[in-house]
Amino acid sequence: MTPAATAAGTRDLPHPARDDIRLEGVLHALSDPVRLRIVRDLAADGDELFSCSHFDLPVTKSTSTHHFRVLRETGVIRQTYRGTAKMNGLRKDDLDVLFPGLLDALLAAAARQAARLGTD
Amino acid sequence: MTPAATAAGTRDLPHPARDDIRLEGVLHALSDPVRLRIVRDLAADGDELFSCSHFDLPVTKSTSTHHFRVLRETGVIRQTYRGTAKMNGLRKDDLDVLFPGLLDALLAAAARQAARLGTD
DNA sequence: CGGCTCGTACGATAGCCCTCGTAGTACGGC
DNA sequence: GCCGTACTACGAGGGCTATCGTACGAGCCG
Repeated sequence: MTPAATAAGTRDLPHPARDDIRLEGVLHALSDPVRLRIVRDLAADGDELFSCSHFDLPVTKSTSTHHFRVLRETGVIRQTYRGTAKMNGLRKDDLDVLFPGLLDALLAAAARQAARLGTD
Repeated sequence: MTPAATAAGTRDLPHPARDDIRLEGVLHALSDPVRLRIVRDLAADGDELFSCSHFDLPVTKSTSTHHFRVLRETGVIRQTYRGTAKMNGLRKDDLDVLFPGLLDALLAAAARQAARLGTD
């Protein structure tokens, strides 16, 4: 018996409830370039889900895990297991209810800056 | 002669040029509750300028200075001396050019959360 | 079963950041 | 000239965080 992973196949990950999402936390999560990049990539493909390894990040796997966890714990993304892969999706529905228009404005701002700096 | 403060009366403060303002920096600046509160208060009164001591912040004056400096160095506010007081104003014009709609969305999100949590 | 890939956990390191206290500078008024 | 007010500079403490390496657990595939 494994110590922690209770049942088999479906390990659940802790997500904050929608009402527990805080603006400060979201802004802090998005103030890191790596995490902002992840969110932009997620938003670019609509409601698609992507595994962690799908992203080409300039950090090691350990650090990736850390960033994905920060995004999940602040309520920006939702993570679910699918086999050995972990699928990531934006919590756009919840964020739009809490802060209407904010996510779109942030993504637009990020896109604009990327275009301006040629760092796309 | 004082070592640093060149001329008399008008000490200039270093502000980033508009094109040097970074979205990550702005988000980081606004991810602190004290600084978010400052920005909200500044935005509430339109184009008014306020001295640092005008704000009733839950921190000491040293920490206030620190927060105002962070806001200035990230390009969120503009600071100018007026006598012994330092007047603070939002750089709404520059931010609106760089990131149209972002500031309003952020302020709306902050107001919405404050109303929801009763922390106004 | 044996290995392979995906992701995690843990520890360590280094850097940043929020907070404060104290000491000091700049300006205005008496 | 002198004092009070407004803000700053400096240094220190404590905590968080970004990064990595290594070692490990979970599921798939041959």
